[in-house]
Amino acid sequence: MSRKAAHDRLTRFHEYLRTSGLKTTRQRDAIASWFFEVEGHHSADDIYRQLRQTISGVGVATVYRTLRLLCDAGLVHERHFGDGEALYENVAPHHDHCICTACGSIVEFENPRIEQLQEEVAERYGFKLVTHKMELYGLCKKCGPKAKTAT
Amino acid sequence: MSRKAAHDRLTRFHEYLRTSGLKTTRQRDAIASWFFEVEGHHSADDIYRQLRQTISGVGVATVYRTLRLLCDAGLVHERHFGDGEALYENVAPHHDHCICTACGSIVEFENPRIEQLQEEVAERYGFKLVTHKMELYGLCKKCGPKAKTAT
DNA sequence: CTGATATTGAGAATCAGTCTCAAAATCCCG
DNA sequence: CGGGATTTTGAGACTGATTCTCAATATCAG
Repeated sequence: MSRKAAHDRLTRFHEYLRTSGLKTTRQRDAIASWFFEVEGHHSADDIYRQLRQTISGVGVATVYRTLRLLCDAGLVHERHFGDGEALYENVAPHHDHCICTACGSIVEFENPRIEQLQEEVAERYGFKLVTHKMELYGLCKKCGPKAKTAT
Repeated sequence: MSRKAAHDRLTRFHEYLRTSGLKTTRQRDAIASWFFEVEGHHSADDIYRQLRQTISGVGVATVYRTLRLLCDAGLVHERHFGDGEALYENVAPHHDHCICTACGSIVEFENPRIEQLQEEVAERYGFKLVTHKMELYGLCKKCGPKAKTAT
């Protein structure tokens, strides 16, 4: 993400905090700023470990609390792939994920035709569709060939 | 599921155990039988609490271990909706889920056209698609109308 | 600047799930 | 039908991720 976009997000975060009667703090800024600068998916622990070096003694609790705020502010998304820890990503135009079960690499994609069909399915069951999650699991370009050696 | 089908599954489970050099036990039978009789999605804890009354003192560990075996035997599927505990369901022809975010009700569906498009997407990124997960979140027929009163 | 209020970090607590291990059950073999 | 080697069991300890608690600290409106 560009510096400009990151800065805009930080401003939006500040606005969110202010309008919610919350305070801007050194820690919240550090976490938000760091997050807005990086790409991809990161766990709370990634952030915790990174920032422990930058700011002296950020607590895990604060990382989780801030991540929650960022989600509430609509700037970050929490994702649960598989059954492990949650991963967070900067909110971007809607997209789904293709996940390599061998190396864990993640490719984002979006497909309007699928979304259209999802709407139709939901309607068929009388559901008012709010959001969806679609994950394709398989072997990526690199891991597919290698997999031949297994079992 | 019909008694007949449940019985067939139990037989298949026994076969799986035997061919894997594992033993048939009172607990495994109870868990498997119970599971084959019910419909829908159940957590390990549901099963644990149910069976603690039936068999004297089943341990959680055994429930999890048996559930794992049932998955390995290809008779049960483990699902992770949202971020909570895992839910298990009897294996049935492939399908995806529509989940009501208000009441938690789950509707199963399947849509070959979407699956086809998923294949295309995976191919586009050089992924060898193995499996996928698609969940539509929204408000079901019952909860949609009620939701007007909120916020 | 100051006080009311929000926030922090450390560590305890929680929750789902796994591991350990001694006691108990299973079942292959004669 | 017995062993007896092998597997399984349950209780409880343990794990990893996340949340809670609370006294000390930081923020910011006035």
